[in-house]
Amino acid sequence: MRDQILDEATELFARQGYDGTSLNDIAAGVGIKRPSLLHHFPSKDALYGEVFEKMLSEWLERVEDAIASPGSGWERFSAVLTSGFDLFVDNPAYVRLMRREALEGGDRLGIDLVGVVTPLFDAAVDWLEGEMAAGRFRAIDARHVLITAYASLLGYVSDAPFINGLINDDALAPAALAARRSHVLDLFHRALAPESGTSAGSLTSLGS
Amino acid sequence: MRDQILDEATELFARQGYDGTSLNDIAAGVGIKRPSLLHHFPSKDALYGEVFEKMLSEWLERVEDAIASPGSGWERFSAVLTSGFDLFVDNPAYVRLMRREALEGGDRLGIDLVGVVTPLFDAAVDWLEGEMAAGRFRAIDARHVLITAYASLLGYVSDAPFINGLINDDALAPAALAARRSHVLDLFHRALAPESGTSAGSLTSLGS
DNA sequence: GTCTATATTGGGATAGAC
DNA sequence: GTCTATCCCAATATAGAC
Repeated sequence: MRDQILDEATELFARQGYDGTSLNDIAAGVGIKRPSLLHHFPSKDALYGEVFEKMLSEWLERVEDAIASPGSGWERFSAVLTSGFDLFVDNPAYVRLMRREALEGGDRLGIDLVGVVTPLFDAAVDWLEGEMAAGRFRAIDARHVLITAYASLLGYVSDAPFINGLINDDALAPAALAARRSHVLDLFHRALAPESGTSAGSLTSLGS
Repeated sequence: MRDQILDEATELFARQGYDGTSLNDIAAGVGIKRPSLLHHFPSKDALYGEVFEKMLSEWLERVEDAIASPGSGWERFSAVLTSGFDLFVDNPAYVRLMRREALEGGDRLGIDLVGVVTPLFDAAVDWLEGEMAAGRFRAIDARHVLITAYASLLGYVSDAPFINGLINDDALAPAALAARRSHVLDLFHRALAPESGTSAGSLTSLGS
């Protein structure tokens, strides 16, 4: 029951936001009444907190798997980018929850979203700069590359309801997702390719 | 007074969302009580509707100015991109309001956000594809290019509170904004550059 | 674990005085 | 135009029966 409640709450908080979701909505979604729900969680805040912590821990687990992948240069960058995109696509509710938190600065209810993400971000920056120094990537602002990657992939999923209208198609359908993935990979492939003439660090082909 | 209320409402709806903002908050922000506010606007929905329509009309005006700019190829693309970014930066509250609407699909309160944006989007797609056919841009999925540009620029501004924490700096400070602009321009400059060897359509330098 | 009943708060909206 | 007073309703939360 606890897990059912957590799942329903995740879905509704993601779709309607914290203030737009009542405990009645969540309780009704799992077929119980509000007081029964409050038997499992002491308050709405506490429920939201658990939803968010569960999301963070599941994501961190997958991210750590992804960055543990071997390789260097473009091979590794594209693998991590693909894993990140798959992570988003597999959890659209999480993506929208995350987007809502980012909009509010990520310090809701004492959850330090920035504190959790910053170490990963800094490690990625260090790695990128190391690859640039080794000549495998062109010299380019690593922080902005990562922010662009984050925005391009997360934004596509979080705003899918809106993008559906723009492209007059289901943005989260398999074919559309594949197109998106290869587009973003192609973009960064070009952005990171060393200037032509540099022999040591030419990038391999796109792969997928 | 009406304008004061609209400004305050824009700011609070952008920061806290529709459900997270009470008429008390807005009224207090302009120094009156709730019933006085309801003398100017018949309901909360109506107030939000006016906020949103005002935003749309101001944006459309500036966008139409921007796309009226002359030139072709990279010269025009970069000019429009820069104008779009400036538009976002000048109106961070609008950006966050827009992002919230996109999250919910853009069909709140009968406002057809998709219907307003689609013609502009389609026109931009047509133009890009024409430039590709003319050899001034590389052949690349025009829709995805535009979605990436939208996400890269809008996401940077809408998630500024979060990005502040990541880069440990003010993401909306002039220097950071200049860095962001040149990064994104550089990215698209490379993405759109025709394959080397094509003589007719080489891109000019970055400009700014 | 789930429920009914209830306390309490806060928000949207209206009536009517000034 | 602004206010006080009031109505109505929805929401969080608690008490206590089963």
